[in-house]
Amino acid sequence: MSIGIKISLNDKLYLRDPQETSLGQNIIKHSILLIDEIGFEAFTFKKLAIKMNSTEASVYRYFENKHLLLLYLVSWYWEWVSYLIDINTMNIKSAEERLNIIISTLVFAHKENPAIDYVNESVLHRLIIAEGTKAYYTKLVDKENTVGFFSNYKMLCEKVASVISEVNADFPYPRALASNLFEMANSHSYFAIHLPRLTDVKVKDDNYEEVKDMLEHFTHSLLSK
Amino acid sequence: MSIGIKISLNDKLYLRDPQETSLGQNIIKHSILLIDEIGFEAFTFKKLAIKMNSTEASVYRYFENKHLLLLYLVSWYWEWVSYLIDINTMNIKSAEERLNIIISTLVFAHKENPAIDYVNESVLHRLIIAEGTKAYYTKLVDKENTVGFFSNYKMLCEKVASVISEVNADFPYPRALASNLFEMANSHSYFAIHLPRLTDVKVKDDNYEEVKDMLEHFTHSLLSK
DNA sequence: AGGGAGCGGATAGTATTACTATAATAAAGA
DNA sequence: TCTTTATTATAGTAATACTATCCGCTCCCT
Repeated sequence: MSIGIKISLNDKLYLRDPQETSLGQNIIKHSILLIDEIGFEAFTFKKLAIKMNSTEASVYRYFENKHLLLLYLVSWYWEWVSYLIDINTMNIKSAEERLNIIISTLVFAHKENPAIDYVNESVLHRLIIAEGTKAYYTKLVDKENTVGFFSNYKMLCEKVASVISEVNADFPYPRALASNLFEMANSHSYFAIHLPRLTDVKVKDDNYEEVKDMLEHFTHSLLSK
Repeated sequence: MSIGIKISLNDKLYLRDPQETSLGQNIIKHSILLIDEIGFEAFTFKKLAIKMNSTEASVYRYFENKHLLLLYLVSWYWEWVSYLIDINTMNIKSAEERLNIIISTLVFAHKENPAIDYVNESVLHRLIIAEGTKAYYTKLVDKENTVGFFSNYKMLCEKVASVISEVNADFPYPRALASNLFEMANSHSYFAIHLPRLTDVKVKDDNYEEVKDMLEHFTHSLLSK
């Protein structure tokens, strides 16, 4: 059962809104599982259709191609994180404390309570860590940016940047620090598992505590006056 | 004319060493230009062969597939940067100064003197900015890491981390800062041009000065005692 | 109750991609 | 010169990334 939150996304991301129908919800559900399982490069609409007992043509009625499906999932993810940040920081007066909560939310997103039944947020988080950047490293960025495909991410960045500026109004790079926190939360979670020599943090048994500690250290060090 | 530097790469990256033959050098040269032009997803060995007046089968004699070709280019790039850092920091005693030179080298790599005639380093730098991370965000990371495909990048990371530790031996995240400098140098150069709301720096007319300033600010702020 | 409209399923078809195989030719080395 | 090896030319296959058409099933409206 959904707890009633509504993730609103740019409606040009899809041909038919997948949140509205059970086939659409199934596409979301199984695409998350399948991309996580075999990786985005090997993922095809055909394989997805077979896995969910539907047809390729039916999937194409919802998404133009797999790149836009990925963009949809990425947008969904950041919108969800944005929602988590809102409820987790609600009524917290101290900007410092809110920033710490933001960092924890980024790193521990996969441990939050599921919000929507057809989305496995924990798997989605792992997928975003491994495939997320492919959504904007493409020859189509500029066109897609114009249409507003990255607005969720940019708005979240802005939201965090404003908290950063609240902590230290003189810090000259609030947006860059914000986007860097998102990137580092994901990349160092990935490095710790797959390329440990590129980082100093360790992740074992799904324990990302050290990633959080590092991001807090970086942030406080950068924002201390 | 080559100035005689030798870029040595893991020999499992290729089937036949492209540096040894003129066909191989042509593959490197034109693949850089073509990937930069149409993007890695649209890039195929067929298109490359047509562009360089050869055949698909000939390209396949040098590289197993386009993913390994990308890995080759990425390794080449980081090895080249590593070489640039070595000569640029040679005989500089102050670790602080060496770290600044490293940052400048990362950001301004495309402005360095060409080292090898069949590699357009300036285009390669742009390619790495836009496509570089795709080399390690793949389902094959663990296997490829075992074979040593990322050792160039990891060694460079270690080299920079040791300078960081020299500047401040108490800083607990030297490797993470090092890899983050590489990532930020590239990602914020990309953001400044394509997704400016994700950063605070501006890049115009090929002037990346502000990226450098930001990285220096971050680094000094993090390493000050 | 009848008639659309629209959804999803089934099937077919096309151009391109990602290769592998093989024979013929050109170049390079002994 | 003979032999090896590299490169080209050509062909072929399975999978990918789609597009198109038709058909049956639910609704929803009247």
